[in-house]
Amino acid sequence: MPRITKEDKARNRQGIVEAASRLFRLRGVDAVGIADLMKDAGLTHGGFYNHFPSKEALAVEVFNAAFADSLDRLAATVRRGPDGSQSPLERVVDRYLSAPHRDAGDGGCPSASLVTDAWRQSGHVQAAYTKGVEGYVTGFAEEITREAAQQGVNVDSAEARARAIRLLSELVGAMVLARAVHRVQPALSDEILHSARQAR
Amino acid sequence: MPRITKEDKARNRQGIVEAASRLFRLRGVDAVGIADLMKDAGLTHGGFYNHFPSKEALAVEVFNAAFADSLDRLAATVRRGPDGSQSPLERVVDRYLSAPHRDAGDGGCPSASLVTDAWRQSGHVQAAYTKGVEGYVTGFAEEITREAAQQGVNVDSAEARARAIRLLSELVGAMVLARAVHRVQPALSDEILHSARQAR
DNA sequence: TGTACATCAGTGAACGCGCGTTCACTGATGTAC
DNA sequence: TGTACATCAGTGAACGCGCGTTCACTGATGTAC
Repeated sequence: MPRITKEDKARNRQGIVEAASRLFRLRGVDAVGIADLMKDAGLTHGGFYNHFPSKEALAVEVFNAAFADSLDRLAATVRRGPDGSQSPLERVVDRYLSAPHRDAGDGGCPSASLVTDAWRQSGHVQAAYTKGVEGYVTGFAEEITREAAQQGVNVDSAEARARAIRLLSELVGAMVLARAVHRVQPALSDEILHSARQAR
Repeated sequence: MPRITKEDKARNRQGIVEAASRLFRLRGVDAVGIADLMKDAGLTHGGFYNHFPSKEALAVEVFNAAFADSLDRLAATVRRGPDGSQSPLERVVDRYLSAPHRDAGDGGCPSASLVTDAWRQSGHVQAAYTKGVEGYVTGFAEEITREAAQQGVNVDSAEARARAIRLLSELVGAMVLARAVHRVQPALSDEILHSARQAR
């Protein structure tokens, strides 16, 4: 059957990244084997090394891609502007702290899904994660400044950044806790999301 | 050399739990082997099964013990009452969001260190984690109510509980993020802890 | 455009390794008398 | 209190298994003429 066209090769590579993007978030980087990944992408596992020099290199690419996607979606939400009574940031928070986001363990915000993978993976993976977090912080800070300005309030950049960091911490903290207790006490999990939303 | 006295056996068992308590928090449950554990406890790895039926059973015991210790320390801090200008809760938050707590990856708050292990371990381990989180929430809620009352403010129990959940989310979120970015961008890590402290 | 050949993506078996768990063995402790 | 024997914690080798990675092989694609 092989050899395959260049387009097919590119498609296969993309399929591996997408499978990894889902499975790494769902089960953690270490708990997903190359064989699992390749099977999920519809290939046999020996072929992995035609696309990536190592599992670690894939993890770096997946982390970068996941944050890039996620920040693109954030930017798109912001670009749409206010919607009814909700500012873009309010919409982001509401969607973030929702049951569907909590339950979509394979597709949600990488700051939350990949946080402890970042703790324990190599420096290159940590660097990708950190870059992503920095992207979230600056994205939130810009929008905080913009929305305050629209209400005639001036927020200096240090304050906006501090608020952005706090917002991200609250979102990530509520999400990781809500996920950790969800199977055993779904009511407590809902309560965590609800209480965090109340604060905003 | 064997057989050993009952006291020695109990001491050995305790040593295994303590080693696991440190190593699980530091590197994650899955990343720590029985051999690592037993070596750390000064024993050979075959003997593990004289003490525990499985690694999972040890994990459950470690989760329970870690939360029990942690909640005891919380209770002790609360019992000491106000210290200068700081209420007990203010002291807890300050100590939680400190560089030493962030850097003590092997001994800190299990809500943060063990959160994604809880995601991905068995139901029994998740149950132990959830019980611990519930303990933190009720502990915080009681102290929130008490400190408000001392200032003549009445906080109803639902509100106290919501605030307790929010506080725990903020602490855990700031800590997991601060740890994840620490190696790559120590300044950002400090900024996260500092911004979260500001909010209080 | 057609032909001849080199390339290389996919396959699936195999590699070494470390994991959780099991086991036969040892010999000091615990216990029954 | 002494003695005889059963118990069982510790030892370290071994088990099967799944991991990340390597490899020889295949044959359609890509390319040089």
